[in-house]
Amino acid sequence: MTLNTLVDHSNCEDCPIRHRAVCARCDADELIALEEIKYYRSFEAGQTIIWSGDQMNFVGSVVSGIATLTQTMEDGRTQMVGLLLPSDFVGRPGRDSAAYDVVATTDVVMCCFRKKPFEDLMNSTPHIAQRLLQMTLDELDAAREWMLVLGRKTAREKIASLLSIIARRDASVSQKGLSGPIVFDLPLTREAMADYLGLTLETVSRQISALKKDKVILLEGKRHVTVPDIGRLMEEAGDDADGGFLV
Amino acid sequence: MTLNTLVDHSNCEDCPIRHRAVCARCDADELIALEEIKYYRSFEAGQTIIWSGDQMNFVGSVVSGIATLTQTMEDGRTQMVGLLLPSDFVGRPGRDSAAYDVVATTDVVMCCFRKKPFEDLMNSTPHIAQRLLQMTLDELDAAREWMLVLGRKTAREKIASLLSIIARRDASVSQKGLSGPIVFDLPLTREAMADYLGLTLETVSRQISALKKDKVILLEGKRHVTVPDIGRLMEEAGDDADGGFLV
DNA sequence: GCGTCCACTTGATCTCGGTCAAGGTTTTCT
DNA sequence: AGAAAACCTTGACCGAGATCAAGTGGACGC
Repeated sequence: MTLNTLVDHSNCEDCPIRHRAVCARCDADELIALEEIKYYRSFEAGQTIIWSGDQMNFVGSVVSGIATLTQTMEDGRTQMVGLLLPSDFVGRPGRDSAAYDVVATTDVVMCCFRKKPFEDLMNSTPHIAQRLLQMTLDELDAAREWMLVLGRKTAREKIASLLSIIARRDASVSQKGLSGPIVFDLPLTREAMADYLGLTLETVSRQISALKKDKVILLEGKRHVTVPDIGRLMEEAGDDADGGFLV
Repeated sequence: MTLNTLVDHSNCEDCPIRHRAVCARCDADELIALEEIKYYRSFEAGQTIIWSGDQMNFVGSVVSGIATLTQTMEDGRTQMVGLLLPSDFVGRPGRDSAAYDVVATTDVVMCCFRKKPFEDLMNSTPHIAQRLLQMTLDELDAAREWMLVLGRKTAREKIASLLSIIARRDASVSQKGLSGPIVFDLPLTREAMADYLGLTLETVSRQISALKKDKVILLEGKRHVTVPDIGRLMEEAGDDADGGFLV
């Protein structure tokens, strides 16, 4: 999903995570050029990194922590439209103002590039534009997959979809594969999950309890999840057990 | 929204509509290069242009007619994830198989480019990749705006959102501006609207009737719509009357 | 002209998820 | 340690929208 796991780093061992998102092939010159214009920023959990509508004078990628993209209506209804995990890219070359709030869910460190030099670099380095195009297309696919979740799935399917995405993302990061049980900690509160899924936090809580009762997931405490059978979870999500391996 | 109206053609008078989507600045060489690898395809209303999962050996843009991108679950639930109007781009450089069904809603003519030559051209012509990046970012914004519609808006607000998008798109095409009444024909059946909005066709019908009763829209027949006051319609959509002028 | 089909409308009823409310548990602060 | 604040769970009730069903109206073929 928005989790940008499709980026292929197979021939990318030397590439520091902070550049993965924008380095196409670990080309030394590009890395050096990026290195020269980068700087770091830290944010505390709960802090808003960028307000919707604000001037945005940098782009960058998440080094550590989790941030969310959210849209808010005047009456306070909010919808999360993206989840940013380490290596995900934030920002929009060619546009000045932010379209959504970016909020740090945990403590976050970002590796930033001032927008103007980054755009110059992009213009002189075709790899980078092509890289960003691929990443953006991936995010577009993820957003559209999420439209199906929001528009047509039941509450239970929505929760199962979210858990399945986090579980698979987690399994791929920890290199454990999808055959055994997957264990992870939920990076989101019930309320944040609700905002992502277009539900209320009560419904999220009830459906998590139901999945637990039905042994689709195991819960220790409130956040520590074990998925004994990812196939079962994906069935619950209404996904074809094969289709989702793209993500 | 997915309607790719943000493309700036202000300095683009000579640019045939079939190339608008991919020509960055009407650069003559690019146009000629594109001209050499293009071909046309026609589709009848109702025909599926591309099946999800199929090999996709071309990219292209819509010349005339309307097509939709839809995702379908095994049990038949469907969600439209994009609406393709003339000049919109279809396809995914760098990926082989289609992620969704593309269906012709009306008769459609597409201007296609075989994928390989197009990718070669893109690699040798930085403008094109940058152009596509901008377009894709616009579509991503549109998809995310639609996530708010799907996740958080009521049925009435959803209908108003869709009508408001079509009305504004239409007003911008016909150059009439947003001050007077806007008149247009709905390009979608009630069922297609339902698929776009995550509703049933009965609910769509009821809410259209309600908006008509409340004089937010006028209806002649089933498809011919007059919007006397676009501001009023946007209020009904839950949009800030200013925010949406981006689209 | 008449039946058929398709897109649409409207009504009656049901249900999933929202809302309101109360209580529990964990973390944080003093 | 004790108080306060987050965060989470569970219950009772309600309502928006889904579902099921019947009917309308226009387009088209025969």
